Amino acid sequence: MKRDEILAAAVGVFAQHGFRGSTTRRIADAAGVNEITIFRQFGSKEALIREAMQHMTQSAGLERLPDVPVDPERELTAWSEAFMQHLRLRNSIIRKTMSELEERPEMSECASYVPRQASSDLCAYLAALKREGWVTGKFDPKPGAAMLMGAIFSDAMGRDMMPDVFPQPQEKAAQVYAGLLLLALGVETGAPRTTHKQNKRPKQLSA
Amino acid sequence: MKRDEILAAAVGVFAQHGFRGSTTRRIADAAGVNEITIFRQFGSKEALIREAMQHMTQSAGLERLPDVPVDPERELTAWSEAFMQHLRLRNSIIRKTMSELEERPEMSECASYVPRQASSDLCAYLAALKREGWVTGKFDPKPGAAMLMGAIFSDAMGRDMMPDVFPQPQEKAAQVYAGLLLLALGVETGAPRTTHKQNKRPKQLSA
DNA sequence: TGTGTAAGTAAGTGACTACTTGCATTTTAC
DNA sequence: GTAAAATGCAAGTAGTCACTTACTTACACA
Repeated sequence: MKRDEILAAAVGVFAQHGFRGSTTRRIADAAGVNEITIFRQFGSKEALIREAMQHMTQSAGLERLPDVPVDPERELTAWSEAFMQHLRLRNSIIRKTMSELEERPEMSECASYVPRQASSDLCAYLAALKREGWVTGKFDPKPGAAMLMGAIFSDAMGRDMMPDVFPQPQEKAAQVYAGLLLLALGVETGAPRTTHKQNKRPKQLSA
Repeated sequence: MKRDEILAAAVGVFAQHGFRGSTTRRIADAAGVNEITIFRQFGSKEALIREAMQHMTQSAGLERLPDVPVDPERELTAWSEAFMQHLRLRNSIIRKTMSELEERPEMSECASYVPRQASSDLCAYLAALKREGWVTGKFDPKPGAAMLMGAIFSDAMGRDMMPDVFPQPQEKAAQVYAGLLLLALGVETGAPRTTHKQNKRPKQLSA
């Protein structure tokens, strides 16, 4: 069964050319398959693309943040790096999907699944940071999460286009963004910038 | 001369449908013009789209930040709001352009003009903040600028799609992002979250 | 040996695409 | 008022698109 090869090819061609540019001929060639096989297997180009996108989304798998923060800088940096790499590896297809969303709203669920999950995970972590006494003062996790995710997303989408407006080197960018957020929240980092340690330590060191 | 009407129509149709979806017939209909007039005026669809994009880019006009910071929170908030509104008003066409950039690299200059200018302006402002003594400790303006711009960009692009992952209300979002950056840099805001006023005041209050 | 299934080949359909040609009509400039 | 420029109309060209029909090949399994 060439189904899976066709699905994989469809994802690749869509990432390169978008919906309108993903001709059935191109997909068939990329899959090493006769064009007709596509129609026999999927019925129509639209159905194929839809199934290909869902297939891709489901095989995602995102790094999770711990329920109880132990080392915020390390944990948030690791998560940010993983999230950024996830986005960077898929930046072509993400750009295409975002661009076609107005014309094909049925892709909306596919498109928003990963960022939604990442957002709620990050929000929960920031809330835990507060709950466990890492951050003083009142603060709302959502803007912080939006800020970090926004920075990571923009970096992953825009660095190819304008490498000079993003922090160098690329490998340190996620860490830098995470560090700035922690600074904004007043969480002590490994290399503290302020000299007054005012944070309560967490109630428990191991979860 | 219907040139300008055709250019405006081309921008609108491109924003809705992208390059491949911008058929000459659609543009002609949107402009209230015979399809042939397009070819007589611009020669080809490609030339028309190119000229339309340049025409749009040149008529931009971005809010500038002051050379010498006086009221960082107010100034940065105003700039962030203006930048966000600029992006939000154009989010369809930005999405399309980013998506087509790999297939049509000649649009690259058009696409990166505004963000490049915004980035260098913001970097200069953050450097001035440091120079004028608003922010203590060593810090690099570029990551901060990338973080704020990234948050604003992502908000402007993604809020339609997933309103619930961004801070509410929409009107306060830019202010919130600007505030978080100032917090990260350790610049005192109007409603200070930390109790110790450690910043040197600026050398001059009026520029 | 026979049957069902997945795949291929060849040819074609109707709709749409960018773009052209020839000629008539309107608008603008002086 | 008239010439020139801009625009419109009708028709058509060559190419591409998604998708179809009719028939053939390869192979698994019973």
